[in-house]
Amino acid sequence: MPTLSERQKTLLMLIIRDYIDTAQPIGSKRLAEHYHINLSSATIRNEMAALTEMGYLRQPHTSAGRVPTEEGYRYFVSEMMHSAQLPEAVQHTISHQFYQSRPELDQWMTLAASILASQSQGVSVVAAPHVESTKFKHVELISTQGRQVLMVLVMLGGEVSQQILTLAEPVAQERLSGAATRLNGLLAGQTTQAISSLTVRPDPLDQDILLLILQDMRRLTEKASGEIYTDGLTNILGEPEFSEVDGPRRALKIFEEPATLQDLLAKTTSNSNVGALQVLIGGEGEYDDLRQCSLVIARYGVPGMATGVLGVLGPMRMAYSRTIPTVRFVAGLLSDLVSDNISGE
Amino acid sequence: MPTLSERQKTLLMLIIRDYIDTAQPIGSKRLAEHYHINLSSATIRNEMAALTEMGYLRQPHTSAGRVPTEEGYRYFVSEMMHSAQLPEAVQHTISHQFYQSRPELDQWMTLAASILASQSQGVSVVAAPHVESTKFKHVELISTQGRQVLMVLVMLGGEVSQQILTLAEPVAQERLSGAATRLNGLLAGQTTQAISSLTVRPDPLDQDILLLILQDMRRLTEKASGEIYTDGLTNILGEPEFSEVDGPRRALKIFEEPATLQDLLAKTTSNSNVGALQVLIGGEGEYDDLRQCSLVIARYGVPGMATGVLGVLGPMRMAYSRTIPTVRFVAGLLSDLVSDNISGE
DNA sequence: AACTGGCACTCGCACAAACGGAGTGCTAAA
DNA sequence: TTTAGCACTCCGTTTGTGCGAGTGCCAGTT
Repeated sequence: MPTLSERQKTLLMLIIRDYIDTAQPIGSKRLAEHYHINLSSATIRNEMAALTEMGYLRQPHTSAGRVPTEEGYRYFVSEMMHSAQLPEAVQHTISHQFYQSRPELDQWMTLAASILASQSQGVSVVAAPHVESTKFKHVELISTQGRQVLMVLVMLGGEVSQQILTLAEPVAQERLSGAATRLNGLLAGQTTQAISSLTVRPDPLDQDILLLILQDMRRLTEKASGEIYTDGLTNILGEPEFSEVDGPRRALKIFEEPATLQDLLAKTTSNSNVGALQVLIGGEGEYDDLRQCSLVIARYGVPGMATGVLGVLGPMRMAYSRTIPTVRFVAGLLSDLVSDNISGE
Repeated sequence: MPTLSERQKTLLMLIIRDYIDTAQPIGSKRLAEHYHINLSSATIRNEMAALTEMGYLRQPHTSAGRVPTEEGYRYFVSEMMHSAQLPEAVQHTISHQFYQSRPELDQWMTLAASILASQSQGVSVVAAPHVESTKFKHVELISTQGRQVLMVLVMLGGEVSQQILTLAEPVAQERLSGAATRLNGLLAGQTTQAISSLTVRPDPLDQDILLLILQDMRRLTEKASGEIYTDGLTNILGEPEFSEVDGPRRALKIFEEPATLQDLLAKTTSNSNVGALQVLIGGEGEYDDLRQCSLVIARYGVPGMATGVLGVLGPMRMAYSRTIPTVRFVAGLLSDLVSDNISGE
């Protein structure tokens, strides 16, 4: 791609900013009048023609104003990426909300989703941190009825997994407690790998439970990502580009298929570092249902330990200058929270 | 309201059924031709005029066909309420899915929401059963880091509540375990009321924990309803009456405000019995955002023990003949599941 | 008395034609 | 290199027209 002159760059940025605001094709005259550039509309027209030639702009019809192409948005985003900053006041408000909430994961996730959605006016997605390596801390077995047993498994990081087991035959609570106590002693602090090579003797029940524990621990680490929290679904319904019926349906249906969504989140950020921020514009050719959308997405957490993904989906014409710093800031905040929680032990 | 002749009734039912199918105003001619009633269009016109006079039908414009009014829908629903039946095959499929799923509450809720949405082509809402009276079964205290302690509380019905406590000072795991053991012995099978009058001696910690347990148990029973599961949000976007931008937004935004939704569910079914089924048409004047919608809703569970609410939201022109029996059937199914789960002890 | 056929009338909707405006590209002059 | 001017394009809106579906009513039939 050819390089832009300073003037072209200014113009391009201006056009895109204006288009993001107004959702209307931008014409040369309007540009010359509205912003006090010392250029006539004719000159601007020439530059616009050049920018169109280079693929950054596009004309919906022969005689309409210009509209950014995906390429244009990419340029815009890469230019403003570093400069965009969230106002201090907003940062404080957000931090405050987090430190005031109850210190529980689902509270944080819900809050993060809510903040992202309201700040960006888009649809937010927050995937709970996915544990990459986990260590056993504690197991509890509680007989509920007949052959059913409630198993509560606590990991060192503080994750809790509960599951109802159905045993082959009823087992008394005392025997369950015994097994739990023995296993707790034996497994404390062990990784999945270490546990998988163990064999337990005294009671055959112990070995059964051990396998179930392993299975649960594997389930925790194998899932592509944690539970998904979402907010602001109705935000995009108001956007003018989604005034036709089908646009929003296609975009929103992604949120109804958790599998697809997790796949998307996993794929797009699997090779990116925590702290880095990705902007997917127009589905990047890969996701047809997102062709009209953009996705600002970041990985958060502690690499190698527990990381999650969060982001905002909106129309391609989204308020990047607001969304990008917000996503970055919230990701940082969640990283700190996750890190605090893990480092506790 | 005046009573309808047999012929008027037949006609009204036919018109509404047809309108539900086609979403088009129904004219006398079309009616006379399509269905083989032995009546001329003129006669039908007279009857239609009468039905319009009585408030069951409405003309969008002077010279368009007739469209049902809310009153019309109410009549329609009350007439077909008892007769509507879900095909046996569908019943079996649904039961099968439930008994094949993992026996856990959130699985059931998700499944119920999914089934309701797909069967009715509307938006489903399932509120997890709200425990009306609960008995203590087991508590577990696990120190996580510093002053933070994970408390896992298990109720007799099998509900589990976990919470992170922050104590005034760090407490060793042994002391926590001691407290847990003592409390388990003391509180087993007790109701909230019974527990609230107890005092515990040996370790002051015990009393602190006791209060936290109480608080948690109260929280469980005081919430208006359980967590809310939803599915099929995108279903109503396709409906022709929501082709304008604002309709679906207003309806869907209800789902973004859990508080409002819980309120709605609680209010509308608080005085209704389990097994009974309510149909709210056009928001019943109360809910402005639902003016274009209908809500088929039922309470399920075991009265006095644990009940929840589930329902389907759709356009006023919804497929009642499909939705009503489905809601009724799924409510019955969930009632059985809840009942099995509770009666276990 | 109830039903039907016929008729005049009313609108909404779809389609076409006309218009205005915003914007463009190009050229020639500063 | 920039600018002013001009001819042209094409969209969106408005206006006009005809069609069709539907209605209400009345007079005639069963």
